[in-house]
Parts: sequence; C-alpha cells; structure tokens
Amino acid sequence: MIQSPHLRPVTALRPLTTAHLAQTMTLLEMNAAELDQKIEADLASNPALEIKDTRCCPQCRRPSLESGLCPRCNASHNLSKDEPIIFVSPRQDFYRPGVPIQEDLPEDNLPQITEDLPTYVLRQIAPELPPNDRRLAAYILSNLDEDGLLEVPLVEVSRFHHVPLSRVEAVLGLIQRADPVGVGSPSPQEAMLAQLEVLAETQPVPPLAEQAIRVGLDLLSRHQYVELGRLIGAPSRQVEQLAHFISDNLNPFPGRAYWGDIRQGKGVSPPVYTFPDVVITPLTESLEPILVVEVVSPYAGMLRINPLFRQALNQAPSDRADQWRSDLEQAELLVKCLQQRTHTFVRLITRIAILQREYILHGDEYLQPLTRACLADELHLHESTISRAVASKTVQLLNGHIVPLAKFFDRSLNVRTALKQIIAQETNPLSDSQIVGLLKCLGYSVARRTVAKYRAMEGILPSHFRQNHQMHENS
DNA sequence: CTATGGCACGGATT
DNA sequence: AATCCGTGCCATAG
Repeated sequence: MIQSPHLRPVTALRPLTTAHLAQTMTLLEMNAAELDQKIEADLASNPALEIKDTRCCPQCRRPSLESGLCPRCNASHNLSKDEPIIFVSPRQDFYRPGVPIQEDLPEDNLPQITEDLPTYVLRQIAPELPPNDRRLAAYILSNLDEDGLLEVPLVEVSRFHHVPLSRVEAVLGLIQRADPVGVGSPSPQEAMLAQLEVLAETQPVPPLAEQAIRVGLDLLSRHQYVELGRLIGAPSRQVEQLAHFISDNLNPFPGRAYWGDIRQGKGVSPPVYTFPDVVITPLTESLEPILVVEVVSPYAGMLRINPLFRQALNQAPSDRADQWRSDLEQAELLVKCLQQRTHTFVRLITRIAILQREYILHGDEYLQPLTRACLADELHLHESTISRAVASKTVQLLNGHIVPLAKFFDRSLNVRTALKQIIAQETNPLSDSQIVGLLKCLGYSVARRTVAKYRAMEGILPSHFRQNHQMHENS
C-alpha cells in the first residue's frame, strides 16, 4: 500500500489506481540499472514516450535547474549541516565521482556488470583459460558454498562433464590462484595450501608450514602444539611460531569476510556492484561537511509524453486508435509511477541521510541500529514499501565504497566492528564472555552466544586458536 | 569449572 | 507465509 500524505496530487490519478499501485511497487523494487533497462525498452516500444531535451550544468554536466547550474553547484555553502542536500539525477553516466568528467568515457571505464563471487573469479582466469575449459570453470564456480569452498567432489565434476580428472584439476589449479586465493578448494586444508603456495612466491614462508597443514590441521586448530611438534619433528616453540604465522596469513574460508569488508588489503578492492543508486559526497572538505545526496534515477525529469503524439491521437486511423490510446495511457502511467517512485525513495533516503549521518561520515562503528518498521512509521509508509525500496539498491559513500542500502538497516554492524576492534587490539586472546563484558562497557549489550556468532561472521577464530598479538616476526 | 558450538524458539524482516 | 537473526539451554572438550 502506498499512502503518503505529503504526496502531490498523484493520488488524484485516474481510475487506474490498481494498475498504478502495482507498477509503482514493481518500479520501487528495481535499482537504477534495472530501471534503466526497463525505460529503454519502453522508449523503444512506446511511441507516446519521448526524451525531452535538458540543459546541462556547465560545471559538472548534470542536468541543470532554471538557473543554469545543477542543484549541487548551485547550493549555498552556509546551510545547516544537519540538512543534507538531496536531489535526483537522471543518468548514472553523466557523472562519476572521483573521476574527472570527460567528454567520452573510455570503454573500460564504463560501468562494470554486477559481479558475484563466481563471476568475479571467472573474469580473472578467463584469459588464461582454453575456451573449451570455460564451461568447466563456470560449473565449478557455480558450486561454491558461502565459504568459497567447492561443495562437489572433483570426481563428480569430471564425470558430469566427461573429461579426465587431470583436466578438472588443472582448471581448479587456476581458480585457486585467483583473487580470493584458495577459492574453489574442496577443503579448508587445500585452500590454505594454495594460499601458502602463492604466498611463497613473494615472501619467505616457514619450511614446515606445508607439512603442518597437511598432516596436522586439526591439531593446529586445537592448539595442541606438543602433539603437532612430535608429528612433524619440531620443537614446540617453533611450532608456536608456525601457528602464529598460519593464523595471521592464511584463511581456511576464502569466500568468507570477503564481500563485506573492502579494506586496503593487498590489492585493489574488486568492484562488486554496478553503479550505485545513491551517491553521497561532501559539499566541502571539512570535518563536519554538508552532505550532498544524489539519487540516481534513470531519465529523471527527461521523460515526457510526446505532445505530437497526443495531438495525433485525434486523427488516428480507426484501426490503430485503440492501440494508440493504450500506448498513451501506458506512457502516462509510467511517468506518474516514476514520479511516485522517486518521491518515495527521496523521502526515504533523506531520512536515512539524517539518521545515519555519523555512519556516513565516520564509518561502520557509528551505524545506528535502524529497523525498516521504525522508518516506515516515521514516513507513514508501509514496511513492505520500505523493504521494496531498499531491496537491491546500493549507495556510494564518501570513501568511494559502494555498499548495499540494506547495510543501513544492519542491526549488528556497529557491534561487530566494535568487536573487531577489541580483538585487533587485544594482547592475548580474550574469551567470548570477556568480550561481552568489554562490549557492555561500550554500551553494547549482547549475549555471549551472539559474540560467538559475530566472530564466525567476521571469520575470526575462537580464542584458543588466536595468537598473542604482542610478539611478532620470525626471522 | 570455563569456553564454545549445536539446536531450537520467538520476534523481526521480507 | 517463509526466512533470518539474536538468544537461551545443553552437551562436549579442555
């Protein structure tokens, strides 16, 4: 149900209300990229629609206001910092933050396709892959579990595709060396071995590491150094260093904690999402900047009913009249629904920008736990409307990271980052219940059990598998 | 006895 | 109506 008291006379539509509602819902669910496609399709098939010329802002090429400048360049600098500047911008490719505006964007600068883990990996290895092995690779990658490990036995893959096992292994070898190193391995053990191998190419690794992982991974994870030392023939002191090295550098679950956090890491962070639906930038560089929130909505303000078409309707050939009339109605409906969609979305994002200002400026730790229901109540919308509006949309933050809009509704992110900080700073491993105490001091009240779950989510090992962070570096 | 993981329940989310 | 998430209770390992 759309019910919005502040809404313009959109309510005074037509007897089309059911169709209107239905389409608004559908549109609301789409993100910018999908909407773009949809509108392009409509433009192509419906002669009643046309694109109206718009003037561009001379400074940034966004469509301009009456004054000639766009809302951003036109904004005065002495507004209240609590009031974000919000405006709607029609096309993603008019403007790319951080990238100087160019007349022609080079080919490889165009929007990336939305990538999930399998696609991301596939793109990396495709060049090295013989064409007939591509399907094989794609098949393997589509059978990864959420940890980035292969769920299906290799033999089965080979049988399914009627190729020798050796070929499957060769392809898998390539996959394992692609970016989340170790991805696609059949077991944590193999993942770690692959990582070790890659690591060895750039830096020295302890000679016994490989053996330790091969024969004693379970001992390693249980901290049973003496036992392990006996097994691989090394003093327990050396084994301890070994364990330290392993837990610092290797990750048994290559796919985990990979999508969430895009840190400086080693390489460049992979672009995971397409163009964002919202771009947030500071108006000026300062500690307490005014936020500029740009809502990307394809063709916003550029779409209208072709006036010529409307005129021509009267003189329509009788056999075509019905068709034309329905085209016109559809076009009108689309335009109204789009207005409705942007309006709802703008109200939503405005509220979010105000409520989550601290988060936008200062990062994960300051994210307010916010529920859709609560926002729905404030905006007098139905919660399902919020859900639809939030679904599958992304926001680009000040630091250039693109995150799903749903992240603004994450109930536990702030606690999880606090937890990560605690663990990063700990000198010796803290137990979960000790962490509960520390979190409580910070004002986060969570159950002991929950801390364990958060750890798992972040890919942090249990305390007895973690190492003292004070001593460091082997020779 | 302490630290964790597993299972299941209730409320929130979609 | 189906699913996800935080939590409590219990079993297990050290």
